[in-house]
Amino acid sequence: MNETAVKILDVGQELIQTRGFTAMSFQDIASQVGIKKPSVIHHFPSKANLGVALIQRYRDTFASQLDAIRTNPDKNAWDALEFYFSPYLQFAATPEKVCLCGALSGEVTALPEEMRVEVKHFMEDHQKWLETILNNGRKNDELNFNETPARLSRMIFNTLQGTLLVKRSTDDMSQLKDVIKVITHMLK
Amino acid sequence: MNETAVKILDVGQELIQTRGFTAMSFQDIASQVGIKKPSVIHHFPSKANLGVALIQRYRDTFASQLDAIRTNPDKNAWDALEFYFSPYLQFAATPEKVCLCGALSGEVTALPEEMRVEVKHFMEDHQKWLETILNNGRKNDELNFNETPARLSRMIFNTLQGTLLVKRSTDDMSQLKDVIKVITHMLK
DNA sequence: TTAAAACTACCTACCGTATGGTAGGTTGTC
DNA sequence: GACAACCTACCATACGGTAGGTAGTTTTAA
Repeated sequence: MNETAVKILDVGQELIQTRGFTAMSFQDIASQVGIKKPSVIHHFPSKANLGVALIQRYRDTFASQLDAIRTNPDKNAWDALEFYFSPYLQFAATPEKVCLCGALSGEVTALPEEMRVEVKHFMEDHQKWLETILNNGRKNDELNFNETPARLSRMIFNTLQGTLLVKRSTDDMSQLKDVIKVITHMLK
Repeated sequence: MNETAVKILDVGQELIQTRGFTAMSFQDIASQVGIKKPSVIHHFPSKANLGVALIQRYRDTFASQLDAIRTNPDKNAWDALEFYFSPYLQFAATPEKVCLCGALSGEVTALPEEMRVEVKHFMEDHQKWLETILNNGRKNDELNFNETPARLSRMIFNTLQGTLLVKRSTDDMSQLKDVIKVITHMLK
């Protein structure tokens, strides 16, 4: 992958996370990268193509990081959770930015089919990963909770995504920290 | 308010909740109402104007219903919560539909300023209303929880909004029921 | 070794379509 | 005669995407 292509993905991702896929245009990307619109299309021949490339890169990044933690025998459930929460905490510093797939989920009906399946996979990956953490954590007596891991993991994931969504229009950045605190309490 | 104007609001709301504000056009509304585009604009002279009217109507509907419950001495905290959760449960029957203000929050940066303040007020209203329920419920020994009502109410609201967001791309409608069950457990 | 061929990254110019919105007219009703 | 609701026709702008060309680099083969 070429340097310009990477820059296009970076700018495109930032634009989707702040403004949304529909509201983002090839022209916007071109301006910020410093090239002309057709040059962007030269690298990614359609908006759907660009969108899919973006989500796949996002998924891959997460997947490799999460797997590294999960397979590391020195890390326990709390390490894994702390790692998992850290990107969400970072969003507290950028009021208008949300998770890429949260942003896309909000406009999923306006998305090309190829992108929808990618978004869906991202969601499922995350919920499964969290479920595994909860399951193992309880087996090892590190975590303590009553609900089934399946339900609880879905709820935690939804809560984090929802908090990103809501903090955007309330300008209340403390919610992220608070919510993670409450979740942490629920697992003790 | 004229019959056609109401129809325009109805169709517009449905379109925002399923496709989003940016992706919705005057033309879409006109087609579904059965009139021509300029006639829609005759009733609502700009998209921002239509958007504001929509949110205000949505807020008013909720506010009056919620206040009716809150001020009714025959209703306790669990009645209020059940009532509060009911619209969310209805969303389980419409896979692509989310709360109007959740939808708008997802594209808040692409929204005209007048609409942003309305969305913000909606969020604040809901969080405050929930907070009051939690507060009174605990005072009357109906509800039982450890967190502060402010924090917990924000978390519950975010969780519900997040679940709407996520169910959209996962096609897993059972999440809404599950999440509400977990929340209910947290308050016992 | 070197020149033709192929490829890459980028450009200008353009096209069809859709958008929000305007101008101005028609019809029917208080 | 004023007004409301609706219409046709239009406008400027922005969009995703295409056509076709240029300059520079890389590959290939005599």
